[in-house]
Amino acid sequence: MLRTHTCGEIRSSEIGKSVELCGWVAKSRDLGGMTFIDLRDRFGITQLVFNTDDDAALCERARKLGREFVLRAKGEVRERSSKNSNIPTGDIEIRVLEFEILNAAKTPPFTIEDETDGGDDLRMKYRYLDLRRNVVRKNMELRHNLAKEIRNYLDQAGFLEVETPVLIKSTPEGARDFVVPSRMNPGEFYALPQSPQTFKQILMVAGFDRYFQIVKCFRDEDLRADRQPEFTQIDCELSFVEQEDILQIFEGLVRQLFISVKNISFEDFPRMTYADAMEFYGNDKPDIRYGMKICDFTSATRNSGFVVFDQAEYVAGIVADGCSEYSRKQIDELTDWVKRPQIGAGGLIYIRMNLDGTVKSSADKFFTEEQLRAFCNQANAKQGDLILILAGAKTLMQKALSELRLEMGNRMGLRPKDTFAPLWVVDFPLLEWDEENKRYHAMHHPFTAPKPEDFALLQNEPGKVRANAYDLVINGVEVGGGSIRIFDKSLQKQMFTLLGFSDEDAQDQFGFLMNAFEFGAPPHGGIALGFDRLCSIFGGAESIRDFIAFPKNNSGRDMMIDSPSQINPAQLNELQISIQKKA
RNA sequence: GGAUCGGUAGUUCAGCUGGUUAGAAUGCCGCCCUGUCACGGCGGAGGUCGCGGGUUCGAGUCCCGUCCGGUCCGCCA
Repeated sequence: MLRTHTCGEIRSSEIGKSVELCGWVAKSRDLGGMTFIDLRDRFGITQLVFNTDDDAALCERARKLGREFVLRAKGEVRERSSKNSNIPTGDIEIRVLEFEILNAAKTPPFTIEDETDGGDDLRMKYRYLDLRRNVVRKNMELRHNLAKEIRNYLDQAGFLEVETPVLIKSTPEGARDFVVPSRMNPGEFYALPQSPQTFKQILMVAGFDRYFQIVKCFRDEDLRADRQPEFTQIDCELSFVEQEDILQIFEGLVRQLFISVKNISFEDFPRMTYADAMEFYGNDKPDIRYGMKICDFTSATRNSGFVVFDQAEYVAGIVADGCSEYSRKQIDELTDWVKRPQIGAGGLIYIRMNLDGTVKSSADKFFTEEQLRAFCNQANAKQGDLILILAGAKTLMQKALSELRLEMGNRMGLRPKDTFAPLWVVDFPLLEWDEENKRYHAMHHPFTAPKPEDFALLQNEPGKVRANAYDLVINGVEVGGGSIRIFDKSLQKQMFTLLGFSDEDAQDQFGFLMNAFEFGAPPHGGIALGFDRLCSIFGGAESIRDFIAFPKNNSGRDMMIDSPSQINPAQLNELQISIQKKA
């Protein structure tokens, strides 16, 4: 060992001892006659001190050390004459007797500090320097701790961790696949898994009973702050269970994580049907840290003579508590906000419940004061509140109100990052109508079982069939989702037909699964939790990038290694692949 | 595929309605400084204003195109 201690562990009990430390020069303070150096490693910072009175030559060498030089220093632990209560090692310092530079370093392009001056792209290009920063390193430690707790919990609950293959088979359903050419099978391709879905179901047929895996999944779709092309799921599947069992077990897991990692305990997680979530939050992943539910004014505003309302399929609003004092400028700004193409509302109508008891609305002309008060009553608005109303096509306005609700929540400080509100959303529809392709899509995936009580609707009203599918939502983030699966070959076949698969296509793509179902498939179901998102929620961040050691940027590029990149012609040739020039 | 914001010193940014030598902070280099921990003081170096074209007597600033980055919509079973 090149060291006797790490830079984070020496306390005043070690005073007088001789120690050896290794680390990076975080900072040096040269006072002329003496020089202080903050030596940093993953575990902390220890102050090294050099004094011309002790050893002028050594001190002279020390003052020439640059930031991020790698040092090995030998010295004596001393009590500081002026202590620093901000760091755990602040009571002591090392009087250095000798040191060696293990490696010199160029000046880093940004400061290695909690509040760095580096922009995102620089931080990504020099990720190894970024990872030296406390904040990022702590995120990785959080990730480690969560993974450890998850393995522990699931192990205790009888789950077996099994690895499934990464080189699998492309399927057209769902997201685009990343594809890998096969040299030994020219013209043929593997696909990287979007999830180990079919394998985990087959593990149930194999009798493994309870499976889990913390596993990379891949989707070739456009990125977001909370979406990466490769991401990690906590993938789970259980046999001989019903929906309720799965909700209980994974509620238990999340509850355990909150207790052990954040010391927060929860009562039973609330549950909400998909239909209610859409009706009251305009969204299938509501943030229930605050109320501000959507209030439907459609029937109440019919035949008012106000064209905007009368012609709208849907008129609804939210109540912003205590916002009646919003200025004209603020309202105008909100109006512009909802009219942006990303939100797509035509405009914004308001009703103020003024503190002096009067009511004022931008639709005063069309409604009596009595009517306006009736709206306020319906929405449970009180004096001092502001009602914001949108009108238009129902699905579009639900989405717009959902966005407006989140925006108001942010502006009103109702979404503090150290408050957590988990929620189960249940009873998702089995299918979703795809207007573009004029066919149904599986809302969750094609292996999801319909609710038995809705079987009768499958033939004639498939759009109304509900599934035994559920999402776990925390603070408005979809953290995970799962379902009870189909385990009967004929029902699975019927499902593929409903989704527009020919028998041949279904057999070609999923024959192995349906074949497996003929050999004694147990009833089963499962769930997958997005591990990166879970980490970001626990870490109180919106973006998952700082919880991934080496993330990709918005365009799917790794800025550090500069991938993806071209491959050389010999490689292409070996794969029998030619690149078409863009027209 | 679309919307939108940004690209000026190593870095983070300022630079107004176009106008003479493009600024600040921090970092870097040098000198001074014996208890600092955001050390302090003095001095210095450092920029083809992303790239290409255009308008103009004159462009960091206006216009068009393009590249790069951020956020969002579509997409993400």
